Amino acid sequence: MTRTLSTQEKPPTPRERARAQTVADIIRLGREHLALHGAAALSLRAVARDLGVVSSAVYRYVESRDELLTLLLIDAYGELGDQVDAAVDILPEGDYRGRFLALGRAVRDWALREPSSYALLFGSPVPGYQAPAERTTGPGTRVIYRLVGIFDAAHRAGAMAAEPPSAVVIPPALARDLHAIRHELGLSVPEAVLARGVLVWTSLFGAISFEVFGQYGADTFAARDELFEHQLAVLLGIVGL
Amino acid sequence: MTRTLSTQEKPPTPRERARAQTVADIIRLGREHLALHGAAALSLRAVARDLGVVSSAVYRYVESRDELLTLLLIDAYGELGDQVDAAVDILPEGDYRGRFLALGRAVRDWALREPSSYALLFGSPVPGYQAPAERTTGPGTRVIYRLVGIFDAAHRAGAMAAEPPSAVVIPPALARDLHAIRHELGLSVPEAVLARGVLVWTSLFGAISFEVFGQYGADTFAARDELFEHQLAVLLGIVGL
DNA sequence: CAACAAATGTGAGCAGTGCTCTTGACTTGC
DNA sequence: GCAAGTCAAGAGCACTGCTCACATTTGTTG
Repeated sequence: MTRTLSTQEKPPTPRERARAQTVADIIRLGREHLALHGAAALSLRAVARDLGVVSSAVYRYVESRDELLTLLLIDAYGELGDQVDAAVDILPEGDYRGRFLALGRAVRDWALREPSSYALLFGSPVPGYQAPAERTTGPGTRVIYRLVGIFDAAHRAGAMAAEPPSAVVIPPALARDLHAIRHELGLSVPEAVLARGVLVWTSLFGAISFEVFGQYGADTFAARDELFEHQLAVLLGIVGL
Repeated sequence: MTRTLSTQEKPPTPRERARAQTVADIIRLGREHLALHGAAALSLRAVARDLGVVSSAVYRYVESRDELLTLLLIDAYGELGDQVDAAVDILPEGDYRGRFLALGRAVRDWALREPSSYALLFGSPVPGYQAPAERTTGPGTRVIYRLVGIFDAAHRAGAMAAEPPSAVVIPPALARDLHAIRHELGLSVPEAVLARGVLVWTSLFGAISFEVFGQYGADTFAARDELFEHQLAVLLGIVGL
């Protein structure tokens, strides 16, 4: 199966080709505006100007400004996922620590390179905009699935401490959630480790968000690379890897 | 010293009183709009309508929309700081674990109660708006100062592991930053513990941000209170408390 | 090739935004 | 009582998202 865009596998007509090209141009220009001015300032009229067309014309291709935001959201999730996959895949499957570090660095590098896109994905929600779950959950779960995949593989290989250091009791309600996740994803890691994995996940993005969103202040931390590396190292220890 | 609004300590004239009241009303209405529609959708015209006045009139009291945002920012920082202080202060000074847990819960409770204010403080920056550092760094550092204060007091009292479990080497550049922080705040905690404290700080807000910003998905975690408590417990272990 | 229909671009228009400026009214202090 | 200071009003500019009637282009089909 190569493509499942439509029921019939007709080759695209010239019209369809031109239309797809225009939509691609709109997304490209939207990304530029997003990078320059941020998500909440994204203007369909400005995109139309750059496209050399009157503002109402873009509505032929994009339903609304929110629709364009959704397209940019999916685009950004895809790019982040690709970056993470590329960074992880160059390391051998058994190098669990290396793969975790590569994942963390890939996310941070991308976030620092595309702060507006990162803000769109992981920052405050854009007012009046609700991402359609049916179109964004798929691309939006690539990084976390990759992360738990690394943890699970490490656990299966016996490279991970079966019980986390200094065990913390997990209340039943939380255990139920974790059990459901384990079951749904077919994981073998015990729930206590999975819980730590969730903390590592949120902590990773917390550290990156602080840096991208300027919470560290202007000059408190000069050695940000080293700080992040240290944080990754400690997080490795948390999950027992 | 009660107030240092002006150089002379004259009692406020009726004009000044009325003016201060109007500014307070604008902030109050601004907070309502912020809570309802988010920061980027904050409209001075809408506030003016609610105030029963024409839009240009509010410019007599507030320089610009960004100025109003700054006022709301300071207001929110103050409210968060008060909540944290109140939650921490009811516990005895020597209950370091309890104080840490109280701080974390207070931040989370406030964030869930005022998600738009939380987003204004810790989410993506509002496009085109740059918070004036000279007015916001003071209120914005209350929580982290309180947090390191708890850690430092615990260390001074010998209630904290002097060396964190499973030591991670700290590179020189990062050590310099940490040393400067220690010196500036007059802390006694060793740099390795301070570094972990920074991770705990970012991880705490990472966990809260994920919850407030909806990164967990709709129904993956039903037991969010328990999840957060678990995260707090693990974070306690990270810093050796 | 010509004709037709679908797809696409145009420009006006509505309601909203931040912000500025002039004008007139009002309050305060002398 | 009057001048000075203060304030609200309203018009106006440039921008936004979005809709709609109309014109033009374009691909397909008779």
